[in-house]
Amino acid sequence: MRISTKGTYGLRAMIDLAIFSQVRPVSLKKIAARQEISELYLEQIFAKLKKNGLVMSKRGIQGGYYLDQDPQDIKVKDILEALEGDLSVVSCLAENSEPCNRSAICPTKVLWKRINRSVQRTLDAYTLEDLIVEAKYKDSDLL
Amino acid sequence: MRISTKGTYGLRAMIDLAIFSQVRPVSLKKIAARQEISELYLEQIFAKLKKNGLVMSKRGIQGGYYLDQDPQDIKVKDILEALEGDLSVVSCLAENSEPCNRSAICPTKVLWKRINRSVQRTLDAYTLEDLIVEAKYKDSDLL
DNA sequence: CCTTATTCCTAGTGGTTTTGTAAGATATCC
DNA sequence: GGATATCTTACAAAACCACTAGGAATAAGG
Repeated sequence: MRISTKGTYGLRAMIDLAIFSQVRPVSLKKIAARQEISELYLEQIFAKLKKNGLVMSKRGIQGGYYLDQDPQDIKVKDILEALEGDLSVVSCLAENSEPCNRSAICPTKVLWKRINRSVQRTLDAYTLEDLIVEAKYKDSDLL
Repeated sequence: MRISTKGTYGLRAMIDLAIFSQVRPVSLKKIAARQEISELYLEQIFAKLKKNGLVMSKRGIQGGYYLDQDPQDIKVKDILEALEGDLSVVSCLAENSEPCNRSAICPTKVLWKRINRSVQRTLDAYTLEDLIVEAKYKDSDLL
């Protein structure tokens, strides 16, 4: 029932990126240092983020990653789904799953659906902008 | 972000047990057949359920498992926590985890806490009795 | 007592996922 | 052309998942 480090690292990295990439692209080396995450691992995470259209990149010297959208237009849900895949708590309710043969009589389905809905609602309600506000509030260096 | 089959099987098995163990203990063989779950795997699941005081057992011939409490007194949350361990979506908010060193400045903690709360609320709201009602409603054999 | 049906207990196991490393190719700026 | 980036693919150790295996202990019925 855990979100993996791909999701948690990726979310923190996106907040970092949103804060620091306003002037120029930010290199993974910088994010890795600030967030204490393996740079090589971040490469894989950002490959997924890019494939899902959540970040843009510029190669070469002075290159790095940056956001193309306003943070308030990026939902936390989009980031986590890009990194974790489907977020259903049970696989039989995932997007691309053939329904199990007990679906019609399954007494637990209603419960799993309700948990899914409440998670989705929370995830939908939060945007990257909300987390930036939280970050600036918590990090005394930025006050 | 998935609940494993230990949790999903175990919950279904508990519903089965609640319905069928009112007269005499129910053997795992019976539950395994009705629920289409490996009997040997169910043994491990019921070992955990018993260790957490959710079921009682009787050995030997005519033995099996049974409930000691009313289904309305057994929360789904208790069953799932017995089988899955801590249900926090991130490990740093789990019961027995030393807090991570970034806790004080972590901008994502507030989000994870909110997801945890909404999951817990749903899990707290459902009792085994609720799922029995659902099972009887869905299974035409019992109507 | 003996057989049989059951729980109980400990290990093992093959497959998948997680959490990274490693090495090199490609692009960009100066 | 050199330095600094992203990009791509492959590999690997460790953990986790979903079981299976083998046997010990217990209880009921004959």
